[in-house]
Amino acid sequence: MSDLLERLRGRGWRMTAQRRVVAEVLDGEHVHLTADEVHARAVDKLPEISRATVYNTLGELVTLGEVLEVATDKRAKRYDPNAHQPHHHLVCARCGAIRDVHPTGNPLADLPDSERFGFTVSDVEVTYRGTCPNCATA
Amino acid sequence: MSDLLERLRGRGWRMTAQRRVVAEVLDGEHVHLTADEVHARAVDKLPEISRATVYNTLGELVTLGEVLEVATDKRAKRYDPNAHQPHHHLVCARCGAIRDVHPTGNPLADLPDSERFGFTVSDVEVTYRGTCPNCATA
DNA sequence: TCCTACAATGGACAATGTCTAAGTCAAGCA
DNA sequence: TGCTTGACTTAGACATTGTCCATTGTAGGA
Repeated sequence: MSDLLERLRGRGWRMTAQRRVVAEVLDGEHVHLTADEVHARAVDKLPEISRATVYNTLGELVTLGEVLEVATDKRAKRYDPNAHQPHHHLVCARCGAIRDVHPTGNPLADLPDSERFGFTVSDVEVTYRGTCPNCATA
Repeated sequence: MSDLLERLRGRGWRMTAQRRVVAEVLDGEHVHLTADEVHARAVDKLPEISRATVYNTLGELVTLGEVLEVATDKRAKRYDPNAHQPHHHLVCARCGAIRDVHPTGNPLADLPDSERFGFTVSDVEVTYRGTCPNCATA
């Protein structure tokens, strides 16, 4: 499962236990974790890892484009390891659960020039909101 | 300009100086302010207004559907007074500027049932990211 | 005008994220 | 293998954003 680690090494990353652990946590389960959750899981594997390191490492992974930052309206940013396949998100307004989804269509094409105000538009992010099955029955 | 105030009164809002000021701030400039910016502007008009009151009032306005919360990836939530006309956002990745935009198409229709995972989907939020003209030249 | 429930206050607290100075160690090299 | 060095990590202070609560104030009806 060291695709990610290989790529990072290839980019000149110095490989440390801490970085390996953070990468493993993200790579392990394809969930959308908050920085704090990543830290908690990292501590399980490497008790002395510090919060700052987790934040630093996540920031670097985002910069390198290996991981996406997702801003739902919850307090904390979440990190999405699935950065290489374009996709969007479906968020439960009740419990905050997130799923990756793949809508048809191309929203970028739906923004006419007249609505671009001179911006160079490079990216779209679509967030569907609703209620997940669990919360619907509760 | 007191459309908003009228509507609120109609809903049984108790009209206080503080609430009026917050409503005025939002109604005044159609920008996307952070809670803190709202507070700063409110203090200009009513120096003794407290932070908690601004947060409470914003929260109520959101609940009433008079104002939208916008979560870009910036640190703080922003508040969008333009809640009655559906629209989406174009955000400058550099400086954080936000513009309202009106794409064609209906992204809700672009999410097939097979991608809904049993969720009841009620809302879509599309965020375009790019570089604004100002930041492009800088 | 007086009452009362609702609203505002301010300050403590919580959650998330950032910074810094000092110590540590991965990796290249002899 | 054993240095050397600069990148990495650490702990904890600090910053920012948001929430809570007990107390005080007040809008609006009787």
